[in-house]
Amino acid sequence: MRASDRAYSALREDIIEWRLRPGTVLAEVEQSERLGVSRTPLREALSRLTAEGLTTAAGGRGVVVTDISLEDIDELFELRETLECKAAALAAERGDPAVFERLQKELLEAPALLTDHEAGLHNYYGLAAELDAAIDAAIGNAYLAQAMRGLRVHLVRVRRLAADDPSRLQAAAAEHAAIAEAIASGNPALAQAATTVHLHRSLTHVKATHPPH
Amino acid sequence: MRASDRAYSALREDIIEWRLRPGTVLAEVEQSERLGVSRTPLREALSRLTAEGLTTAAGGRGVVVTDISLEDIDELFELRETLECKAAALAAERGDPAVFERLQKELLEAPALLTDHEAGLHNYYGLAAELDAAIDAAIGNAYLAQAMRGLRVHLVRVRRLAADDPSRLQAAAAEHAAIAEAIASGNPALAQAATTVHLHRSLTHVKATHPPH
DNA sequence: GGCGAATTTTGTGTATACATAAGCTCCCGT
DNA sequence: ACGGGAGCTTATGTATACACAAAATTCGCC
Repeated sequence: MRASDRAYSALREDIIEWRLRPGTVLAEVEQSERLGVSRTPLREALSRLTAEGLTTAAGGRGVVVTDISLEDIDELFELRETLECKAAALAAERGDPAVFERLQKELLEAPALLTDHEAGLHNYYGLAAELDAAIDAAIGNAYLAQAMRGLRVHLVRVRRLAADDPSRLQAAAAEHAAIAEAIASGNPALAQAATTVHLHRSLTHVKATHPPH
Repeated sequence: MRASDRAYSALREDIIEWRLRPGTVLAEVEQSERLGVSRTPLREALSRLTAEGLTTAAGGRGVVVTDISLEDIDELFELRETLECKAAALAAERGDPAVFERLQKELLEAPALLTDHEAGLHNYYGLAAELDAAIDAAIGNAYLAQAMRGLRVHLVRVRRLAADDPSRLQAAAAEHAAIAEAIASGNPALAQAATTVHLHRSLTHVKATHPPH
């Protein structure tokens, strides 16, 4: 693997996992020494992060980790609703029903696995990612898919803020199953509505578990 | 201005103006010599272009200028409709009516200026850009605005393909005026509808003037 | 003692030299 | 004659050295 890729992945992980807090300045020499790569690949890594919006160039004095405030979360979900609703509707029109029927069944079984087991949680996240990937593939629109990929980076960052409380996860699994069902049935309006419901519940949950900060 | 900025701007211009055709491989040494900068800033420029989607990394063998086919245009407008409709609706909810009333008036006067004069065309493009900027500012959503900026790069590239035929420009000015009016009147649904109409007409025009390629 | 300017320091911007990997070509073997 | 492998070539990946600009600190002057 290239050195620039390693630096990029490491920094991205550090930012998403909140080990590098918003406002932290990433000096080139400092980070290149920490990650054991030279400045050149590190600069490329920082460029990519800045393009993604995880960092912002702080005129002349390094780049800083981008902040995510509560207003940002509102804006983020506003765009997310716009894109994911459209994506769900398109997937319902163009997707293969069999794929989403299978996902629906698996998602309906997920809550049972979630009750106590730690492994079930990872399993559920995997299923949610599978659903996302299936929608991406079904929409057949590279530009829309790219826009959604760009969004998900920030969303993962927000998710790490919210508590992984089991009752919410069970409800989320049911909502995901509803989305999969709507897509499988080829009903764009329903798929869009189910997505809207899911996103609003998610946003409410995040804001409820993290009010002050 | 930094050398990397100059290289970026030059390459971006060359790609948008179709002087660098899709499929052209941009070798680092070749381009760095052509633009009179070293490889290091040129690499950063290529990174930015690739992040924007104007070029794609061709595994190991330089980067190539991204192709835009007719299917791509359909996908592009699908995303564009999604984003711009939402933006127009939000602008109608949150924007300052006075700003859009002024833009509406100026846009209604544009067709008269467009008839023969060359300067009028540039004037109209300026007004359209002003409307875009006003919407961007009115929505108050940095993520949505960023997504739209990312799209506009590709759209400009498509626009250069289509002929600047006067009758279409006059119609487009009227459609823009309708959008401005809807936003000024604070009617989100109407703003969204006006945007949908405008985009569909634009797409139809582009596909009509450029069927075979 | 405080304020301002100059200097030092630190960090980014750029260039170049070196390493490495991927392609291509040519030659050898089958 | 065709296929495969080895060597060469070329272009990218990486490291480092140098230049320049900005910021902080310190020294001098008021």
